[in-house]
Amino acid sequence: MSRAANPRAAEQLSAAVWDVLAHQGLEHLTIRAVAAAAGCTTGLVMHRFPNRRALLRHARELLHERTRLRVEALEEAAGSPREALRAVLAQGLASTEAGTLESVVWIGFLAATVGDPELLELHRINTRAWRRRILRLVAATAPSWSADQVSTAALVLMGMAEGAAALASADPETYSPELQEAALDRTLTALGLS
Amino acid sequence: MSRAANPRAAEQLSAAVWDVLAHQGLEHLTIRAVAAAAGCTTGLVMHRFPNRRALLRHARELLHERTRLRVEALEEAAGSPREALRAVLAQGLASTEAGTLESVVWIGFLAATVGDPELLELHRINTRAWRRRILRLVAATAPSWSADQVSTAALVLMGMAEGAAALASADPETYSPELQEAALDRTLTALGLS
DNA sequence: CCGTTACCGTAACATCCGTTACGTGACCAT
DNA sequence: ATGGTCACGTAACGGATGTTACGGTAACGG
Repeated sequence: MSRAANPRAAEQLSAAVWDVLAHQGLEHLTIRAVAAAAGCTTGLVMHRFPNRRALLRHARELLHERTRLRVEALEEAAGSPREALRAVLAQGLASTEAGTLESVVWIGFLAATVGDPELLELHRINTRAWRRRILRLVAATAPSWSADQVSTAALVLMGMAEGAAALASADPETYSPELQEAALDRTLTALGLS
Repeated sequence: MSRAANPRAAEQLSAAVWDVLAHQGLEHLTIRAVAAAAGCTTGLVMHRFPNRRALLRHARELLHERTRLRVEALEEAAGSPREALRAVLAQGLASTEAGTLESVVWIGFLAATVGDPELLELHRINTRAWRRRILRLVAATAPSWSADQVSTAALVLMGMAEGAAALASADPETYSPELQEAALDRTLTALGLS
């Protein structure tokens, strides 16, 4: 019938988007830069996606899906809701090279939501799903808590993890991996979740 | 001698940078957009700053200075280190319209540090000064704590405040002002700082 | 009142951007 | 083998961008 397409092209282009976002920043996230990072030309990019924003949206969705899968595996491997909560939050820290890069990418996508309603909607949908996971794990770890207590503790944990990752990704010398993990453990202990 | 210059031009241009960053995003932060927001032309912008990045740096420094002054006033008005700590952290939340916009601007500038070493250096210097303030207030509130305990608690508080503000600024319906303040108070109480 | 100064606007420049049009050659069905 | 078809590269286009050059004119000293 026709020439066979590369089935992983969209995936590789998304990885290229993450790479450019992490190493060059949102301001240099151009079609040409993405194509260069993916080792192809702008022709392929525009053949797979109708426009630049659709490329960003696909890369955003795929990143959300990847972290969701990783987190589900962590949760499944954990022996208890308490252990799952800790593992799920720890994977979002900038305590590894990969975690640092992912945090930079996260900030880039968040900055890109300003002025892009569809990207903002994607952020909200996926972050709300993430929040429901934390709510569920907190409620399972502290069954006696009220809904308000669970909700408040979840925001403390989510905010602390995302905030510490953002701070550490921009200044890894000041916020070592050990310090970040200590802060997470301190938060969990102080809240009575460890 | 010569025609008098507008002494507040640099200040007004910085405010225009914040405005564009908050309402249009980093991707649309162009010289022309800033000039339009400031009600002038690109000629004035380039007359006051040698290039675009110098404009961004000045706007960044001025924003840091403004928040520093505001925070110093809050600290002075507070009756105790404990009250000062709470007030200083609360002003960074996205619990008001102004706080939400400032959080969006903060994220925009953070995303702009990728690939701009001078902007990154500015971020580090000023965020480290901010951290020293929190360290001092935590140490004053809990004099018996070790340096490690103070350092860990400071990261918990900074991360929680910045992270909650980032989350809330992108989804204010999910994270109400009351929820954010409750999360801050819960963190302070859980750590034994209230 | 007037000449000088430089603030600021206007307009152009080269470059880069997203997007489109078209060519080509690899692969599949026949 | 071979013809057709689509994946992908090449290259161009209009528009936007950062930056530069230049002109007018408001404001100050005299």
